[in-house]
Amino acid sequence: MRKENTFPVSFTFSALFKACSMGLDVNLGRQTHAQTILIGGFDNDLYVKNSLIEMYVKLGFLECGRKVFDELPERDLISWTELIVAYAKIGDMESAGELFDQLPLKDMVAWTAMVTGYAQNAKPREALELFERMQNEGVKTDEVTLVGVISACAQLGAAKYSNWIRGIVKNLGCDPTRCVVVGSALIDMYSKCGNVEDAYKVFDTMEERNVFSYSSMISGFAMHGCAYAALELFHEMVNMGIKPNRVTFIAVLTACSHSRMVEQGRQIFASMEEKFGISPGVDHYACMVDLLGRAGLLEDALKLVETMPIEPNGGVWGALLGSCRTYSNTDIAQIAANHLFELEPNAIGNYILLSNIYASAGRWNDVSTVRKLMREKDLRKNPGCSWMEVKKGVIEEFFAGDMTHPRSGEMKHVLEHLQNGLKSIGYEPNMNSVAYDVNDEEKRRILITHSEKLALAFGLLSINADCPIWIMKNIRICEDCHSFMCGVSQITGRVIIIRDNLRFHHFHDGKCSCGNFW
DNA sequence: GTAGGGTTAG
Repeated sequence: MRKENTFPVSFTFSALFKACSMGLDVNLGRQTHAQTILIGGFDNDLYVKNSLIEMYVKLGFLECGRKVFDELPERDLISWTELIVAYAKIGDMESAGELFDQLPLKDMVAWTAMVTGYAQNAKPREALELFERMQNEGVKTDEVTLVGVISACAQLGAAKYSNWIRGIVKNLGCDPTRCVVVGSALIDMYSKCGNVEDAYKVFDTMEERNVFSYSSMISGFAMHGCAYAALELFHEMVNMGIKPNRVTFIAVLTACSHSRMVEQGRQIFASMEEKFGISPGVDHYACMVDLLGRAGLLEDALKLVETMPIEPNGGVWGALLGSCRTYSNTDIAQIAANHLFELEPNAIGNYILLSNIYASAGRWNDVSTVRKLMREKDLRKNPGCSWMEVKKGVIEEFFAGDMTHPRSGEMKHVLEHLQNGLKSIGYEPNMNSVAYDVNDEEKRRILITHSEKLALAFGLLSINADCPIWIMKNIRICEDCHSFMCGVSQITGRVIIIRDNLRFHHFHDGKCSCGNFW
């Protein structure tokens, strides 16, 4: 294919393109591209074209790279894969998938690029599906593939998948104690699957640990409410000479936040700049606002937002609004909501939060104003949803208020029975957890059909008595469900583990691992 | 001589 030009000419242009991509100079790159057209004879020169595609992709001009690629009569696997990755990186998995499907001969790297792409774009089911297809087609896998698969399992929080992964890692002959990337991914997976003990086992046996492994483990402890362990690990890492990064600080501050450790959090926040030379970013401020707000120091939190040196974003105001919900503070909620509606006009969650805050204060007029605003913007609430992993690959889903499940008759019976039993130990439905202005009977009906209660009923019907009941859900667990779960763990002797959108609750003997603070 | 990797608040 290089008939018309001698190798050195191709080599020169290729080197020029490389220099442009390293120097981030797209103008020079374009000029050089034009020159190759002027000189001519490079139409079928894969060597030149591949480096040209690479340059455009690296400089963020994906469509230009794609055009060069499309015009090539013969394309090679490397550019093909490079484009798949580029589409995945900008979140366009549809284009990535189209390219992948057209690829005539797919190798391990191309498959891995797709699996990883799905995992990185919050499509864990697609990632796992593709990985299974990859295996069925007899494609080899290595530890890079596994890292994507492990990350997908972490997102699903599916413990049965995590057992399956353990087998695959072993079969591959990969030793997580020696591979720091696989080890770190496993730590995250076990933590997110509710098994912080196994996460620590991986961490503990690793021969080499870096900032990723430490940050993952600290964040794992934070998720499970083990704030002291998280802080201890943080100090250990510093003593070992491993420099914490921005992510590490988010993990430590989250740990403090979820355990009401205000002073420790303040000290660590101050040390970021003083000791580690990292200036706190907007996310770190969001953590601090969360820390203060969760502890009920709403005025302090507001003051911090108003005096912070960088522009607060939706996350910062959102953390404040969330705390206003916990402490029913409508005044500060209003301030936070006004900013949020400006910054994130279409984020449904903010409207729901504000509406719920008004509802718990009994301000039904304000509730309907917010609801009207939502209707005008045609924002639809995404329903509360819980799911349960019955066996590997089989997931049962439950939606709030939805009684169309084939076993919902039995489930209803179980829930009524539990409710009666709970009365005798002092449980009363918490009407404040219902954000609608309806009568008490209707409130009771709404409460008893919250998705996690439906899942619990299904679990009690179908899971062996000696096994814990695992439930995952998409939104924060409400006060009523929380005390309901505490009570059920007491009267049935069952262990119930719920992963909400943020963290884990382990219910056992009438108590929750979060100490009723979440 | 070129393609695929882990941690992030609400």
